[in-house]
Amino acid sequence: MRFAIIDDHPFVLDALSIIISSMEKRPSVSGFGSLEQFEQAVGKGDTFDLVLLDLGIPGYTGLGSLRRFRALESLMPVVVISASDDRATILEALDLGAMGFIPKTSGRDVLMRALELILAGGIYIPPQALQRQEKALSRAPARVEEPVAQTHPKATAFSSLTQRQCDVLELLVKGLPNKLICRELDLSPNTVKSHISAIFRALNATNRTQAVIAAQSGGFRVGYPRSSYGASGEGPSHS
DNA sequence: GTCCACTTTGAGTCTTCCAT
DNA sequence: ATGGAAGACTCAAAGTGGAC
Repeated sequence: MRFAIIDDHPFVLDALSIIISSMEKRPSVSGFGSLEQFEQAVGKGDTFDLVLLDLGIPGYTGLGSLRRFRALESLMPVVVISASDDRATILEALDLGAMGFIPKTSGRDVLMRALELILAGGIYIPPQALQRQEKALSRAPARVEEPVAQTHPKATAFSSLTQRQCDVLELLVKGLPNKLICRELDLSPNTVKSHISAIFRALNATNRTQAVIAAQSGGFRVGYPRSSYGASGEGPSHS
C-alpha cells in the first residue's frame, strides 16, 4: 500500500509520514513538496493507493490545488488536508471528488482513524463542520463530541435505494448500457429504465453520468447495497 | 461533397399491474 | 403500502441512402 503526501512544509511531510507509517497496514509513504513533483513521479509510472493533498501549497488558492490534482489524476483517491475547516470549503472539496477532508488541527488518532475509514471505502468529514451546521439549524448543543466518521451527504440518498436499484446502480457505475444491464440482471429493458429513473430521483441526477459521479463521489460500494452503506467504515472496500 | 429526410438505437418518463 | 416488472411513449443522437 502506497501513500503520497503533497505539502510544501517539510515538517508537516515528516510528521504525516511518521504517523501514517505507524498505521496497522504499514503503508509506504512518499512526500512531495509540490504538485509538479508529484506529477513528475506519476509521469514516471508511480501509482498511489491514497493521496493526501494540502490545499495551501504555493501557487494555488482555495481549492485550486485540488482542481489541479483532479485534472492530473482523475482516478487516484485523494484526501484534502488543510489548516481551514470552513464548511463550504469542505463540501466543495467533497463535490470535487475528495474522499475526505482532514483539518490540520486534528489529532494523531483522528488522522489515523480518518485514513482507515477512507481506505475502507468511507468518506471522512470533520465533525466540527457538522456541529456548525447543527447549531445554525437548531441552535441545539453540539452532540458530536468525538471525532467520528460522518456519513457523506449522498449516503442518505443511497440508503433510500432498494436492493434492485443498488444492483442496477452497480452496473451503471461499471459503465454498462441498459441493454447489458437488463441482460446481466435478466430484466426487460423497460424495467431497467424504471430503476434507473428511480436512481436519478434518489441521487438528484438528471442523467446516468451525473448518477455515476454521485455514486462515486458518495462512496457507493459495489456489491453492498443500502444495509451496508453508512459511516461505519466497516465492510469491504468499494471497487 | 453536401444537404436532407428517414430509420435505428439508446435513454428517459409516466403509468399500470402484480406480488408481498 | 411498497417494490418489482413491464408497456407505451417521447426525445436526441447517430447512421443510412438518395437527390443535387
